[in-house]
Amino acid sequence: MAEVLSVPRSIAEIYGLLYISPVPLRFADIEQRLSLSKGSVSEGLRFLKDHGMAQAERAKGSRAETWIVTPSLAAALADLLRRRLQPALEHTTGELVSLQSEAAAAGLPAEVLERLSKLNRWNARALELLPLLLARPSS
Amino acid sequence: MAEVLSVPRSIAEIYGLLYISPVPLRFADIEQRLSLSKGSVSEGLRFLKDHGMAQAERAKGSRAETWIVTPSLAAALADLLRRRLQPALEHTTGELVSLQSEAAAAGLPAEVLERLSKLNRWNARALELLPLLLARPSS
DNA sequence: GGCGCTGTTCATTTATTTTCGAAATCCCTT
DNA sequence: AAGGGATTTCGAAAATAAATGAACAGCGCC
Repeated sequence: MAEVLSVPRSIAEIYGLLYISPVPLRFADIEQRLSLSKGSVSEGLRFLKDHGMAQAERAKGSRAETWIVTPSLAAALADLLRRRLQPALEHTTGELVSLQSEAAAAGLPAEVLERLSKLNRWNARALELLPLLLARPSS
Repeated sequence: MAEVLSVPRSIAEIYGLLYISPVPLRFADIEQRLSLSKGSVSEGLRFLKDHGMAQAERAKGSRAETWIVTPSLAAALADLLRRRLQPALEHTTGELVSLQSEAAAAGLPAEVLERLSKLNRWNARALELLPLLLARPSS
């Protein structure tokens, strides 16, 4: 799954380790068991937290945090996908509109214009569909 | 879209050029208009052909081929996704089964075993769903 | 307030991926 | 079947992405 979504290996490993572990893990545990640098662990955990795939608890009596994975993997993956797709689609919408008028002004062949407007419809449709597609929660 | 699916830029450019073009393009046209090397064009076209995103016609009277995009982008993207996801899922299935028995034999905590079997169910379900999800054709 | 333990940032190093280009191959035409 | 363009192959170079590690910052406790 990580591979399909192009998530770096180290982040996938951290997720896997947390997933497998029966108890919450501390920062140092992760660093040690995966032989990763502090930097990688820190960035990896930040990524997982930002995408709702892991969460930290602060143990009382110590500054150290402990980490567990978030219950719903499905929700987390949906979030990841949405964050990647949505900005791209939104950006494209603007580009396409201006491209279309430029193309029309430049007197490009009708076929080109038609294809641009087809692309535009696709884009609008995808943008509408995305929330519906990814909103459906599941365990 | 290319970005989300991690398709190299040059391949995306070739696809875009073919998509926009009102007429079929020759190998040399693509090379020239995108300032790509022969090698890149060759590999890019092979990729697009292999994934059903472009097709070549051989003009009579000359060895030169001309290229156009395949009508259905949706089908092509579905194919691309399926090819990436399916092998991964299938590979994982085997891994998970043996991991499960090893874990049981090693007397790992029940929680670990439970998570492994949960993963296994997910995996099987995804493998079932994939064809359905991607089979629905659309223009 | 200062000390020590935790975690973060970021410039550098390392690894991976992508592109190039020249040589080899293919196959149509003559 | 020889000639010659059209395409493919593949090792090397360039570009990009990821991991490291050392310097820095935050916080709780003495």
